[in-house]
Amino acid sequence: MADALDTHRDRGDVAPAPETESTHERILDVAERLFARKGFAGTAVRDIAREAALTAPSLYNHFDGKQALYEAVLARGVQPLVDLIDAYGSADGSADGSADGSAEATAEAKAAARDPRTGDFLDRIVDHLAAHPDIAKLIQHESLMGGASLSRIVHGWLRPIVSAGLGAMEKNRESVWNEEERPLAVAAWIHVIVGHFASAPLLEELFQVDPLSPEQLERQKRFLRRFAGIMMSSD
Amino acid sequence: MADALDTHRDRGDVAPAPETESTHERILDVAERLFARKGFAGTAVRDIAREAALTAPSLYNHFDGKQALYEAVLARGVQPLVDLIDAYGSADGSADGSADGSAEATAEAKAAARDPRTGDFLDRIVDHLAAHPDIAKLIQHESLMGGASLSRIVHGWLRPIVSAGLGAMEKNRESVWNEEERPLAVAAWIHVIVGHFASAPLLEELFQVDPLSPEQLERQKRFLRRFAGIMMSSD
Amino acid sequence: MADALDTHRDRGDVAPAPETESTHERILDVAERLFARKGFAGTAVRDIAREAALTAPSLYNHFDGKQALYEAVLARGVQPLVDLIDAYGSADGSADGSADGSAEATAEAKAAARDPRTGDFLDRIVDHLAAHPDIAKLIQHESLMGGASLSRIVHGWLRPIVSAGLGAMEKNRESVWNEEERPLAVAAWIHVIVGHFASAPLLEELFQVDPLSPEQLERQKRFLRRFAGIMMSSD
Amino acid sequence: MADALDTHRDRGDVAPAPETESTHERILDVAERLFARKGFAGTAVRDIAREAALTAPSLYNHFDGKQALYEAVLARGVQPLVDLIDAYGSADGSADGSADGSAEATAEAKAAARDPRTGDFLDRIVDHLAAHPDIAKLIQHESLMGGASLSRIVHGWLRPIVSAGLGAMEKNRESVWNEEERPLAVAAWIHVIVGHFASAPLLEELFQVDPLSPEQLERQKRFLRRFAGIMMSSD
DNA sequence: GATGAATGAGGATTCATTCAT
DNA sequence: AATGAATGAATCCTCATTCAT
Repeated sequence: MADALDTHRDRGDVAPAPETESTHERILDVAERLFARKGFAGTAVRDIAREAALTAPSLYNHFDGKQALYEAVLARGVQPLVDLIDAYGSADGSADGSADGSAEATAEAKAAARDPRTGDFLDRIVDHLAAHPDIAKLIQHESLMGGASLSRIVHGWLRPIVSAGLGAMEKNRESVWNEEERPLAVAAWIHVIVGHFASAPLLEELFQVDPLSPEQLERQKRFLRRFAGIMMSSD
Repeated sequence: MADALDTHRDRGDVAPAPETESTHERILDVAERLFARKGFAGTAVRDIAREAALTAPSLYNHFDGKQALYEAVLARGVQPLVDLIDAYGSADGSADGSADGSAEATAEAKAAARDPRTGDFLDRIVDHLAAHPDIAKLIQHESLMGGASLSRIVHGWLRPIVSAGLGAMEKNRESVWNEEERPLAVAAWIHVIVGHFASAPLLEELFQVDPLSPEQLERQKRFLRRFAGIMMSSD
Repeated sequence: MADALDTHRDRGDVAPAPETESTHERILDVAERLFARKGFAGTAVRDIAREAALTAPSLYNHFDGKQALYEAVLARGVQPLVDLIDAYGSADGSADGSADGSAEATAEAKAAARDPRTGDFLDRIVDHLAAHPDIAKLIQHESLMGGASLSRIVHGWLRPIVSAGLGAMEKNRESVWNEEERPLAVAAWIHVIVGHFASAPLLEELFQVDPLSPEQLERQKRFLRRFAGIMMSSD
Repeated sequence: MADALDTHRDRGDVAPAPETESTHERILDVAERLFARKGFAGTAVRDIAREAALTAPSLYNHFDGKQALYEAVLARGVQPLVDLIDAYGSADGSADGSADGSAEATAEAKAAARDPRTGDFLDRIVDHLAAHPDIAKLIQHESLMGGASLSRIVHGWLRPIVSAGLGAMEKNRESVWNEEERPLAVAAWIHVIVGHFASAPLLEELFQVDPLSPEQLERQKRFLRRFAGIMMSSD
């Protein structure tokens, strides 16, 4: 996934400094927004360029094409999530691509489940998605279509989280969920977390409230904490 | 929504009879699959035509264009869900478009919540989505982008269900969810139901199991019944 | 090579009937002319389309792209030459792709060399190139760049002729050319035949006479007959 | 032609000294190779720049554009040939652009024909083309397309040679070629000399031998000497 | 109902070139 | 002398749609 990041060169990354934002970063911002809204096929390179205040050919000085730009957007959005995983799972290889069966929790995952930091961990993920709601949409787009990028997302980010979640459930002998239900419970959990951001237009239409407004985000965070409790608690 | 339905003619709808399937229906089937996979913009009319064994111009003998075809696909997929609502909510106007506030449950909804048929009701919705997993994807696409079709889906189908769900929660004074959490709980519920089908590629990559296989669908139905219980029960 | 021919469908081929010329054929004619003049890279699809009296997209209803069109042009131009070979080499396999060494003449080639029809044979080749001077240019373009098409030209058309030529020389024990010179003599012969048509602009500039005018073509045919005599005769 | 030469600066020309090769010369070398292979239109300035280890804009510090670079390449390649002419035809104006009819040999040309140095003269031309096989290809490209550069090549270099050749034939009353054949014989001669280098890819495909290898070049030189003898000798 | 041919609009991308640094 | 960024023009090609047959 790291390779997908540096489509052209390193990004400063440390101090975004919005007003001095580099063209490179500006393109990524615009592309993230448009790809999230209209999907890959529905987004015209020229539109990205226009909103980034340059012409389409100029964009090719920064990215090697539409696909490369898309992947750079995805990488930039997902990388922090991967980093979160790495930060918590330091010194263990739980994030590797080894095909651990769905119901099998690795030792590291079990450890993570017992880890009191798990709460913070989830909070940060939600915070990141809240701060970058468009990447939830990007993930949804990928989830709908399947593809190489989805594979990277799953292996780099979701699988470790899932392992942790499954581990936490398995350790808890009085969990509400039996063995066959646990993966579905984890999946449900993912749907709820991602769905709030990805399906924002639907929720807005449904409840006539902007789900991404600060108040609603606060509510959702409170809700998710309780929801997590219910999902993982014993009966 | 009715107008979106009869793009050209009545649908047989009752007995698909695959071998005698009309060209009209065949086009809808192919279009549903492709629109679900690649979205509206990512699907070429010519591809739909080819997979339906005709040429693109011929397709225009059956539908008035790409947009009309898309809406016909959406209508055909969503209509049975609307019908389900109508069947349960007969003789009352709970399915109309009146903007009842999100936290306000109509009297009818309360009644529906108490209705022991509610369990069957949910089962049938899940059954329909299971039988037509592509329409879950279509709904997700709409949810991501917003738009007129989404509006119709929300008002014609989701809102009545949501009203019923909210009503059920409200009636239950010991519900786990307080007033501000209830809409979010309902939303979570939607995410879980739709997500299982819409994000099938992600789940398959994650758990290495086809979420749409008969066994997995059965599991999911069992899971959803328990999940519904938890979500709506008292603490 | 045959596969390169039917880029889309069979060509009537028998009666060109210039005034009733099909669009397909008209495109090929224009493309042949432009590709010959400016090469593949220097020719714009839009220019071909314009001169064929349609728009560029329409051209794609007849050919699968610029490359396919180019190959169709080449195939149409070279095929008659291959057919000539086949007609003379009927019932023998001298035209196959077997890698006979440069100095080795097959039995068939020797026979062909003795064949009094060889003179006619050459005449017809010259006649064809005279009638379609552009394909000589196309062959030159290919000769300059190398590539898959060149390979087909060489194996389908040139090699059999070369084998025949080498055979004729080898049979003639008093040939002016010794064994090491023979391939070069054959090559020279090719250069002279093709060059007259391919380098027409140069010759015109040089001699202030149009090499493709009827009189000049007649002269060239007389010259080539004498040239062939000299090249293949004994000292 | 002189104007085309000094596109920017003098050329060292005498001792290429590959390791100390100037950027200017390095660009010319790369451009010569690429233009020869893919023609003017098929060669991208950026590709030339890349292979010369700089960026496209930097190239503009050395040449005034693609066209100017092309002409500089052509000039550098053809100039030595012109110089050869000048050296042999010193003090006469046979190289001027006056349109002497094709069959008319100037007095100077006659003189040149009798000149015993003519053999050396041809040898040097072949040597130059052998040393710079790419310029034969460039000449071929020009011959195919016609154009201003071709005109310069013809008038500056070919015409004098041709005049000499025609003169030699005319003087020789027993020449194999009658008056109408002589220009064609000269043309044939040009095709043979240039063709060996320009059509190298074709010859390689045909004979499975690299025509530019030292041994093959030696053979070709021996062959050309005999060929010249035959072409210009009496019967 | 079906289709081949045609097309305007638009899509991604390449290219030669300029310019500030 | 070199380059990163920018761009207008042009490239090949796709797409949804129309229409005569």
